[in-house]
Amino acid sequence: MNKDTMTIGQVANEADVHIETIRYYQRLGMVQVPPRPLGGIRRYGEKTVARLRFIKRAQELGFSLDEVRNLLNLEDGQSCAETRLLAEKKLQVIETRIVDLARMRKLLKGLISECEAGKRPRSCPIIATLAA
Amino acid sequence: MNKDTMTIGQVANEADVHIETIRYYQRLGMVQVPPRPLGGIRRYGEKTVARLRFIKRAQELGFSLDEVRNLLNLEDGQSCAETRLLAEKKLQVIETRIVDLARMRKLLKGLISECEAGKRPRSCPIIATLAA
DNA sequence: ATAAGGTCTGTACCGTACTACGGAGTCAAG
DNA sequence: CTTGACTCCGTAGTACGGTACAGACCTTAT
Repeated sequence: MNKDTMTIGQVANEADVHIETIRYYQRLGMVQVPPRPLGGIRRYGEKTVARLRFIKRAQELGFSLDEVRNLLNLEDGQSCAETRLLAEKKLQVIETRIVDLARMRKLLKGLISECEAGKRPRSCPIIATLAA
Repeated sequence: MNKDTMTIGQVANEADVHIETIRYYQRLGMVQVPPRPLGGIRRYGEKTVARLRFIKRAQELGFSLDEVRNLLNLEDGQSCAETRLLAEKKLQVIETRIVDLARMRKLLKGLISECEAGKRPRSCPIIATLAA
């Protein structure tokens, strides 16, 4: 019972990605290319859809395609410890990024409120600060 | 009294950017190209250094080069209101990004702690979640 | 049987922000 | 006056994550 019945277009629809993106991932070796039945059309199963969703979710978590490729390798093997390490490292990166963004936010907020406070300011405080 | 005495290399050093980056900004029209004294070498002043630092700071605040180019135009003109609008829009983007990252962080943290809790888990919860 | 629409393959292109390199010219020190 | 370092200029390449397209082939419905 081979359940591989979907065309690449149907897979794309199910996983909500462009066909070209699937082919791109295939080129990268992240999605396997099923054999082509002699002069026919390749068929795909739910596994491919699942894999694409996996990739998308991981990307949303902030993993680059390269990192996702690592995760997929780990999935195919089963090294939970390694996976956790990857996740922990990514968590660090995300936390740093949040701190940086918070700093930016503070700066921008300060500049904006200064701008609002100033009565007909000679020079824009935002520009002035950047230029300083 | 022309104070333009620095070579491009010295400017690059002062502003802590690569020479090639300066040339790149010049190609983009973000940094002006001083006239070349007949068969000589272009000289730059502090203004160029300041402009490069401006660009760097704005980038650190999350502005793209394109947006920075806008900011520079505003600086050259003096529309404080427009500048503030740009800053406010950027603030919005940054806040959204922070919320997204916080969501990611929560997810990752949950997955990692699940992983730590599980005693010899059959399947890695991180992988399982992504695959689900 | 034929027309419409999907698939296959390969290659080219997009935007962003640089980085590298080759060959010629220029400048400063010894 | 030669050597070495720096500059100029143009073009090409990098990484990332795709997107677009051409021309041939295949499938399905009518």
